[in-house]
Amino acid sequence: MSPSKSRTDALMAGEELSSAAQRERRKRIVDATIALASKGGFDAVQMRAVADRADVALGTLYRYFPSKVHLLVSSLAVELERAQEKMDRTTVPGDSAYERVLFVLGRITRGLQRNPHLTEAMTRAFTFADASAGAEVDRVAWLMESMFTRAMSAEEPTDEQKAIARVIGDVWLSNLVAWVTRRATATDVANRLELTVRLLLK
Amino acid sequence: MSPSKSRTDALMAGEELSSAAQRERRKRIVDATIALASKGGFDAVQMRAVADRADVALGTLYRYFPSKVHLLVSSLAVELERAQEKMDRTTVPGDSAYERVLFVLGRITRGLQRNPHLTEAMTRAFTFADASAGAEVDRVAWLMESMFTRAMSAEEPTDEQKAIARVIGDVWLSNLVAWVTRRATATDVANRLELTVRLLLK
DNA sequence: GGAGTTTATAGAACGTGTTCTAATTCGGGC
DNA sequence: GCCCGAATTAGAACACGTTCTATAAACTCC
Repeated sequence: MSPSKSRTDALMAGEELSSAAQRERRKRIVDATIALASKGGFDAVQMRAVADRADVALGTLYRYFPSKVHLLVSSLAVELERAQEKMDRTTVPGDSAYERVLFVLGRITRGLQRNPHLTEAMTRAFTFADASAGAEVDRVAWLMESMFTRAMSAEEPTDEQKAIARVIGDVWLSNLVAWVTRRATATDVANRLELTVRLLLK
Repeated sequence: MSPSKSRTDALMAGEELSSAAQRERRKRIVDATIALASKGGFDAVQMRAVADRADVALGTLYRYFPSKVHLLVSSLAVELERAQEKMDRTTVPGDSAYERVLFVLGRITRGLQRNPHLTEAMTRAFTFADASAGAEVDRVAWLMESMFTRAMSAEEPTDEQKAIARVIGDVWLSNLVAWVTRRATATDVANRLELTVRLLLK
């Protein structure tokens, strides 16, 4: 292996990018990924196309993200962070955990459904990820979980709340995938999520 | 497209295979798939390797299963059917839905965990499936759902029971994937399933 | 500001899923 | 038995993810 392995890992994590130029490159890559995914979904995110659009060489793309799955899951994390920030700037209505979670869920779901191709690309990458992308997948899973625990209560979540959040996350993702693959309509998804949250929180 | 399209679809569905030779071929293909998957997981299920081992030409393989994902999801359906049959031949212990579902869940989960590579191959194919494999995916989803509704009660399941079964299925799959990608241990999986079923059925 | 190291580039090369082609074999109706 | 369309075969060909190579540019430390 190359002696710069640990350095590369830092690049992948998106933290401590040595130079501004590198942060810049990384951003261009993620932007290109999101643009291509928005236009044509998973299949349209072709590594050569991403590299072209981000104006980096193919080899450079691979230095920043060791595979297509890493790239897409990292981009998903970026998107979820954005959504979370936006959510943080609003006050979530509802006076029970049930109502608040449902509000958050509905909002994010509708947000994703506004961009079906992007959603398709990201969810497929996420669920297809193998062990090598474990860190990135864990990060996204954590973002999802904390999104729901925050909606449940302002306090530090209990273990039970975390478990509930995880279950909701699982169901959410699975329904998103069903919608993306046209096995469920948006209405189906909304109904099933409502039912699930009711079973768990009411 | 070829004029034999509808005939091919019938082949894919695995029903009404015109000749015994064709049923035989199809079985060889599925067997080869399962053998290769058991040995080396998703990556080891290479279409040329499957064709070789099943003693059919590559083109024939594609005539029976239009993609690697179709092939693996169909094989998963075959495996689940076997598991279901086996389950039908035992009486499920437990005098509450909670206990019986947990029993079934534990048993299938342990069964799958005994063959990690096969499980990896099938779950990854299942979650990666795109719209074109919708029928196969629905079939597997239905098998999973009915596996759990049967454990819940001997009667025709209510809508609520079906919904619960679906949630359990979602959580089950997601945990299986986490286990397969080494983001969760077998114990984690067992605990989370227990907790989920408790939240839903107790 | 130069030597040495790391990073980036262009592009070839490789592996595997998928498609295509041409030739052969099979199965059912005459 | 013979003909015809469908099924099968062997293998080439193609697409895209990934890896590799050679060269150039950028950074680091003196």
